[in-house]
Amino acid sequence: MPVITLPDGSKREFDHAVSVYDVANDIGPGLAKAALAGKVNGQMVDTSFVIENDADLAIITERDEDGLEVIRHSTAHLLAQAVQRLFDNVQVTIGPVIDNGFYYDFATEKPFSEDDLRAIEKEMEKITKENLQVERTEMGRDEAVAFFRNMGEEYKAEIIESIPQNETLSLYRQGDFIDLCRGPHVPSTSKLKAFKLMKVAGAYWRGDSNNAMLQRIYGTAWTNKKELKAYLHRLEEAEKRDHRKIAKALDLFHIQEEAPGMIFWHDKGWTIYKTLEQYIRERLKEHDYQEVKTPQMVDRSLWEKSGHWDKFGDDMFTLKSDERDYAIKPMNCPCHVQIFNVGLKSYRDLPLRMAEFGSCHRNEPSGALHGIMRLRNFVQDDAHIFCTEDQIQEEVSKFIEMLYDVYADFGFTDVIVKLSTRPEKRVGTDQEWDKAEAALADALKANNIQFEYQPGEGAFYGPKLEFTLKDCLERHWQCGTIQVDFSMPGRLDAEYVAESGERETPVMLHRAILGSLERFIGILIEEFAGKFPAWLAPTQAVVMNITDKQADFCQKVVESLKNKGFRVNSDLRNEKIGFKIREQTLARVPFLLVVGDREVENNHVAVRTRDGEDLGSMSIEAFAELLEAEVAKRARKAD
RNA sequence: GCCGAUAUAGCUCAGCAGGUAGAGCACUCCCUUGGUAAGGGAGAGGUCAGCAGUUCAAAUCUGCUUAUCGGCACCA
Repeated sequence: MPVITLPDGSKREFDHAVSVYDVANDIGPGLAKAALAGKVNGQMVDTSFVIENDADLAIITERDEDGLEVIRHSTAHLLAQAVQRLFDNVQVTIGPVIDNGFYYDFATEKPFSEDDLRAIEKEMEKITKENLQVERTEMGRDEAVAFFRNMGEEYKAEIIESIPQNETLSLYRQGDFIDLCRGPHVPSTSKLKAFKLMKVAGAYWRGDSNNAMLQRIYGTAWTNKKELKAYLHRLEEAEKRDHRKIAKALDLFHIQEEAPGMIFWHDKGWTIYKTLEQYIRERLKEHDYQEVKTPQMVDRSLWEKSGHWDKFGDDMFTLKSDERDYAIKPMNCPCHVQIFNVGLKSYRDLPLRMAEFGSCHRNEPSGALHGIMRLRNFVQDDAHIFCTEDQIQEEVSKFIEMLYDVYADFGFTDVIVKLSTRPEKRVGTDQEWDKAEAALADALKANNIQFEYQPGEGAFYGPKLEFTLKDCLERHWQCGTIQVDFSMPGRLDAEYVAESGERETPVMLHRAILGSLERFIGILIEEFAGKFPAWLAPTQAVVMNITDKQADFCQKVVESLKNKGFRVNSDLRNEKIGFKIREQTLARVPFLLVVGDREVENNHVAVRTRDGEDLGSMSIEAFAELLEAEVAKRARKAD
């Protein structure tokens, strides 16, 4: 007879097999009503699941993270049911849970419209009111294939066919709708109380662009209306931080039709860019990198030798001139090898670290372009480290330290790290791959960094680490990277004289910290919502007069701060001080210096921050010190 | 590249059962010299993304092209 152990350690004994619902009801009818699912010995199950033997049990309600997941999954089914009720000739495919919600892919001739979405939503509401019981049944694989094929659900049948034959499949039925699903699901459609369909999009069947394109409906689901509303509000707020909107508002850069995927940097944006570049340059010096500059376009033959012509030919911008074929460089590595190859290198020269702010052009697919995050022309803070195999781990470790130190200066602490390992098609021996993958993993472990593996996702020439940051809508963007390359040095004839006197081929590490300066600035804009720290702010302070009388003094203040190396402007317009404060605050200038008769008399400025904090009246020297200290902090978060 | 949506003044947007364009902000000029998030008045500004087509008539309807946005695929 089962003894049920609850999460608080208390035990309940039953003299017969009991369902999760029964146990919940035994604890209290309120809990039974709230129960969405159960967790039996760590396994998620339906409330109807029958426990026959002693077990640990947690009743899952909407208060549990797992409960929310069940709600989202069930809402995906609800969506599919509503679609099948409203539309003919639509096949269901898959509908998984994602961050904040779910999606469901449908095969249909006619795409869904915005109006369809609202109608589907209405039907979903209706189904929840019908309070349909959600029932689980089981079926053998072949039976299930026949079942769905008979219903005209070819995609479902295809999914089931790819499942091993001996497995028993679970199906969930709610009223007129039935779907293949692992579960668990909420016991009844009435448990789904707060959801919204967000958008429609195309998506390839099984994520393969050779397959048919399906119609994907994205939705969000929460435990109650208040949570839903809060989420929608968060989304709205996040959208205000969109780097494209802020860049326009702050006059940082623009893109226009004649140069898709390329940036026209305006003075203010370029100021940020230059500050970033200068900062990285200083860090490179500290870490013993050389800085070089290589040609923007190079003869076809070099790209053929490096292998890029073959692999990425279509994605390179090429041109013909004087009967020669050139490619505008899509990357800097082959050029760096050319520099390495000038003069004879010794093992004593290794590791040799060669950096370049390399402007690259890649003819990215039109659909891939995204604001300043994904461009056709971008500048990498690129570097290549030529070293021996034995030096890989130490170099990787040093790089990781450097990268985290740089990211900390920008206030980034939430970095997603992935290690991509050997793909099927690759160069190099298994021993080399073993060693390189281990070197990357060990370097991460030595630095105490959490990471996940991406098996088979490495480049053909070697494994790589990716350091990913998130934008305002939590989209992931790879920024930093370090990649081991067994291939290119050999292809391009790089060699050095080893201790033995023999010529050997060095290993090459490709690495970038920011990734592309453009993308990194995009991330920064969204991270700070345009309120750049004084270090990066295009204008660090603006001096404004109250009446014309103080104009000369303001000019003097600006002059003196500029001489100290600060980026300072004046606002001497014939406007009220309140108006100027408002405008400069909206322009996100960190410090607003107000000058009236009182300040002129004392040789002071009245300092106010863009957040409305009054720092009081102070001498120009005192303000300069304050600003200096603020700049020195960069964007580091207080420890 | 694929699916869908969008493109009107410098910006944000309205106008769209076809009848030669409108608001707010910004801009220019005038008044105002005002102490910490919008002082008042006047004026100027658009071949409605481009190219075709339908029509007596197209910002509005249709097609194509380009770009952008949301996804998918891609990302050396």
